[in-house]
Amino acid sequence: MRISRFLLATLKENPADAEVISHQLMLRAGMIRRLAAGLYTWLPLGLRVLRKVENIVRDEMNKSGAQEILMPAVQPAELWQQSGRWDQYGPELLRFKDRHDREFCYGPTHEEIITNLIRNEIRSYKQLPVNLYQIQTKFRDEIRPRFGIMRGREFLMKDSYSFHLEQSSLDETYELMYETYTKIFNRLGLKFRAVLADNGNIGGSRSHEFHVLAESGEDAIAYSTTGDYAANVEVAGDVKVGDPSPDGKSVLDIARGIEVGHIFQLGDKYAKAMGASVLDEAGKSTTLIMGCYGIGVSRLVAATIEQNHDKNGIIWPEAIAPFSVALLPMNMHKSQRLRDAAEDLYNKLQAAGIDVLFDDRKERPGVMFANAELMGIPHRIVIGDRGLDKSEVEYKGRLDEKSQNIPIDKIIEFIVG
RNA sequence: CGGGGUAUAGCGCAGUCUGGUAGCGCACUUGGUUUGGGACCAAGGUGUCGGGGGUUCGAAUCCCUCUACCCCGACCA
Repeated sequence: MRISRFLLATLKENPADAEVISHQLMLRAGMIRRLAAGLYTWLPLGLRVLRKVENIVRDEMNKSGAQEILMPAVQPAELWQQSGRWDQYGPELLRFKDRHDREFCYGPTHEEIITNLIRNEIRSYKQLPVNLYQIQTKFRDEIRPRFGIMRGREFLMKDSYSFHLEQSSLDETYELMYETYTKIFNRLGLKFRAVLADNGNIGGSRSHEFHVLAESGEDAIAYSTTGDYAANVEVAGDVKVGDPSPDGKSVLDIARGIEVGHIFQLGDKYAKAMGASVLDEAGKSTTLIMGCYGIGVSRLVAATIEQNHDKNGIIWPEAIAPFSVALLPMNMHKSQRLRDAAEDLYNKLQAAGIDVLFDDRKERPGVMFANAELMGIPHRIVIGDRGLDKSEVEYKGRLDEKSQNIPIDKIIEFIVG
């Protein structure tokens, strides 16, 4: 991509209403723009990151054997009345009527819809277990949206739902999802922790939350300093630093976290209320049991920035960087030789399948450096007349202290390798 | 929903107390000089001063009212 044709929307100054660093940097780097409270437009730079996160989530879900579907965002009230949540959910549920005066809501979650699907489609125990997921925009009319995309009202979520005949099968899928989530957050390069969690108003029995560790996190998590125990303080109760750990190992410490994933065992709550059952081996009708598993895809983008930034801007992990390489020519307008060499390298980088952002503007070097760093591009290639005399370009990783000179015909393998 | 605050150019702000018809920085446009860390000079465009109502000869400024947004608390991926 040439910057001259890219909707670059960087800001020098911090917008006044951005409180946390990820919100500030997402605005300054030109990733998002606010439309109304908790509602954001994803600009090209931001959407590139969001899509990469989404694809990692999708890839690992597929590898786990889950199947992708897409359910309607708009849901009829009747299903919510069947589960009992139409009256329980409260004003967080955005409700409205269509032209025929029928009641609907914009889905904040999809237990009712998936249970309705399964009760119509699944007849036999032989079709179980099944795990279906979608990646979709949700809406929750939060009391107080804040921190930009971190707690928006509209957000992108991966939600999956598994159905089983027996608890042992649910346990297996639950463990599989636990492992899948671990793989996903590892691929994203995040420091995170899985903790015992409260079930909230989704209901059910067993649940774990996955928290990205960050000072700005809205949750407090208590964990054993040497053991495996870790729990949301909501669950751990009235604990403080230094208390003995419930697992008997060492003592508790408390850290702050951003909840980016949550896995639940729901039991038969929805299947029972909505009549989802199959015939078992003995030909007897049996109510299904269910698990559900969520990941805040858009929130992950913000959480990643909370964990990866410096005074110059964002530091994207390679896996989700909007561009892998920033190609910065120094005063290209003054040298045809340099222009030719830069264009040639740009084409070769693209041909090698590298996401490259070519700064073809007539800008001063400092502006190019500052923009590339703000946007958090992992690799920087500076190409100038000085280096061309020796057939070299200058390379610097986003986290490197110093740059190094690399022969121009070796730079691609240097970056790929 | 309770408590606190803000609203003036795309962004950041001053001007409001003490009414006189809107300004600064960044960004943007044009020309020139620059060019290895967010350049400089010159010229230029930019506003329903959040909306409505009122007071006044005159309102960004005073009064009433509505709205939006932000921060602190309870909910959540």
